[in-house]
Amino acid sequence: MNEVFKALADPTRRKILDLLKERDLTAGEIAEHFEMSKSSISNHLKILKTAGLVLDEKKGQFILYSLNSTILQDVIKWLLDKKGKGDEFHEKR
Amino acid sequence: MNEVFKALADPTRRKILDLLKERDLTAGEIAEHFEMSKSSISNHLKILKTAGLVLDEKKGQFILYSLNSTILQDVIKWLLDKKGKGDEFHEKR
DNA sequence: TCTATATTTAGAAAATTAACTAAATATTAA
DNA sequence: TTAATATTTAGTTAATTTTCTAAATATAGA
Repeated sequence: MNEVFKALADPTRRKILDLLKERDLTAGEIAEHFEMSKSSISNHLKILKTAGLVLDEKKGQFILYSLNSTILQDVIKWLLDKKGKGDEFHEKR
Repeated sequence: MNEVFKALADPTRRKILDLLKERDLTAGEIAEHFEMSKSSISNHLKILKTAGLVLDEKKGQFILYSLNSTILQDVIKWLLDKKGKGDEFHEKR
């Protein structure tokens, strides 16, 4: 869980999650959204991947990244637990 | 929002939130739970306070800290937004 | 095979963060 | 007012993180 919170602590990485929310993207497409070297973005992607927040899939010469909402849900659970009685939100299905 | 995620990225600070979930505590009581100098804990409390995650109230010679669940809810909202269509969870009241 | 493209890895520099000790501030009680 | 307790602030050091450039790896197409 520590790796997940560390991963979420950087604004570039949170923006990457924002982008992946809309649709799956290759590493290069993600890098196009930032004024930063591709290797820096690659490093951020590695951190997100290690934390389990994104998944990668090789597509020919590209690598396609996607969100892993399972882990996001774990973070939500942690936060809901802190919030107190834990009954202000509940799962729909 | 960046300050909030940064604040959550440290395990000591997350444990402080855990403690405050149970009941309000003075700075000294919080420090007793850690093998770390009081000034280090004081610094962590300042970071949590700046992020809005905790509130402090002067009680005589003590300072009582409490959780601010409003901010936790903001984080939950951010995460729910990332999760996708945003309909897997909803607010109860 | 050769070349171009996509991405990651390695290594180093710069910036940020977390910890400590010592000193400062504020409150209570003698 | 003096002494004791609670907490924070200041200044420093060590560790971690972010970024860069250059080099390495892998794939696709001529």
